[in-house]
Amino acid sequence: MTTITGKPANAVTQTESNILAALEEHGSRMTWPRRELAALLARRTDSFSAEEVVAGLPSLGRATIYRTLRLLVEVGILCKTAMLDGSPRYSLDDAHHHHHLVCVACGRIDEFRHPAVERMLRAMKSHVGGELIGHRLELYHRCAVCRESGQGTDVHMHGTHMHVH
Amino acid sequence: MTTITGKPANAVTQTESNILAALEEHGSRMTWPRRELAALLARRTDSFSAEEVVAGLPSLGRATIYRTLRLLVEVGILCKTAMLDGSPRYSLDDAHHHHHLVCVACGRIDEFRHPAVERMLRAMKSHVGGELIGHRLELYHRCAVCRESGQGTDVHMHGTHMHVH
DNA sequence: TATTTATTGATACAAAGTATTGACAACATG
DNA sequence: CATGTTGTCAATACTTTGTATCAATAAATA
Repeated sequence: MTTITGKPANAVTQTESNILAALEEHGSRMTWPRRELAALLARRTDSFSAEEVVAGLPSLGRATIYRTLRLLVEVGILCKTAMLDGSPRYSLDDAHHHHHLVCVACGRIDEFRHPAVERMLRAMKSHVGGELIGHRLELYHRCAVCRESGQGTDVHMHGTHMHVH
Repeated sequence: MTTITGKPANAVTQTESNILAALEEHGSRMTWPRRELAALLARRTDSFSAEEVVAGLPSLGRATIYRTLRLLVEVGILCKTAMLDGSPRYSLDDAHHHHHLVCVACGRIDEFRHPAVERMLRAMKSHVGGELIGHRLELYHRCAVCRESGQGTDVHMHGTHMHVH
């Protein structure tokens, strides 16, 4: 978990055994496809699409990969986040309450927590009257790397489900 | 525009001529399909899916409806919001900066503004360093009607792109 | 080891669009 | 008013991101 400070935040990583432990704890069986997927995820630090995983593990069936990704979201190993155009991306989850900072140019996803967000959520909860069930908060920006290399200057905000500052 | 006060917020409505005027202003041609769509939208106060519109206007082509919905999002007449499972819904937009309060049971979408949200966004903007491009904020709840009628008690939060309170 | 039950892979299907294309309609110009 | 240009249309095929079904197989367990 990182806090936004102006410096680039760090992406979340996980070890293969952590991932498998989470599945075990959930009561899932330990199978070869799940080991394969855990090994692949442990090697990643960035965000990815489901189809990238499908392409990266050609010996596994499509359905298995989608099922297992969903399972890993359920047990808190993965986050599923929407890009600007609504297309989903997966990234490793640090299992604490957090929100996402998404680079619109390279797709990098960092997690963050910030008191201002928690204050806002508490305020909204009391205003809605205690019946608030959940929320979704994503901040979109161009990360330091993309800013320097000038990438993503052409990304437009209209015609998306987005609100522009 | 409404503010959350514990009382139900009001859904946004639009007149047919307002919708057509927005298209005109954008430089789009005035065609029969667009008039049809504008007339249908002016009759709605709730949220809807693209396929509902397709079913409601069988004389128009699918592609035309999708194109026109996208166009109406671009010109600020419609909002496209994601439900809990990520499926998109459209609702009329009041053209001011706002966020969405989504009922997970009936799909009702209300717009709101609140100082606590704006304060949070200002704080995050300065923390990210002025390079924040946009954001997405949606609050999910069960609306007063669904609470009374007991609908939506079975909605689960895990396995979605959601964060739970 | 035997049995039970979760899991897999193959395949078909579904939702929510996008891309392409030929026809046509709206507008501008001569 | 005739004509040309270009936006828009409907139909269709295709894409992406999955889910449903189901027979075969592999894990856990008794």
